[in-house]
Amino acid sequence: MKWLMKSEPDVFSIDTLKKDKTTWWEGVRNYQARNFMMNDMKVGDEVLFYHSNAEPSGIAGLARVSKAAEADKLQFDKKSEYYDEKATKEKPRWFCVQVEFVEKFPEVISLAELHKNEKLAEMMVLKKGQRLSVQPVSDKHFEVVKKMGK
DNA sequence: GCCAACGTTGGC
DNA sequence: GCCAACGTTGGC
Repeated sequence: MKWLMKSEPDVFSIDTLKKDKTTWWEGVRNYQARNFMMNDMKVGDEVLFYHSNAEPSGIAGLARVSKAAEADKLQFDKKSEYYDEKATKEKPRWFCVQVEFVEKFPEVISLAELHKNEKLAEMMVLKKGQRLSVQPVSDKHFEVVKKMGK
């Protein structure tokens, strides 16, 4: 499958991923997003890297799933804002995949640009009120976005 | 900074 | 199990 993953570039941007090569997608505390990572994301799946709360917000590049889901370490870290007192090592509550850098687009494809493309009218991230930070993307939408990023 | 959308919590 | 209150996301 193909995916879109949101990150605030002030916190973690495509440039950070490029520099670090890979990252564990820690800190997701939404069950739907967790379930996608835990159940559906496979090594090799391609990912649109989305910048949220940004100037401009939009799709910044491509990544790929490099390791299947494991327990999110931050849920055990009392000093982390993502600490979860109800999680135990035996029964972790939160899982995340590892993603690797693939490509940074020459320019971020802004939300405005995406909205202009009729082929993307049904794309999840463009729907009003859609806040899910990990979401599936159809093959068709993925290819359209990839072409726009060239 | 505003606020709509929507997820989570907790009292009942 | 319902649902009001509250918190968060994220575009603008």
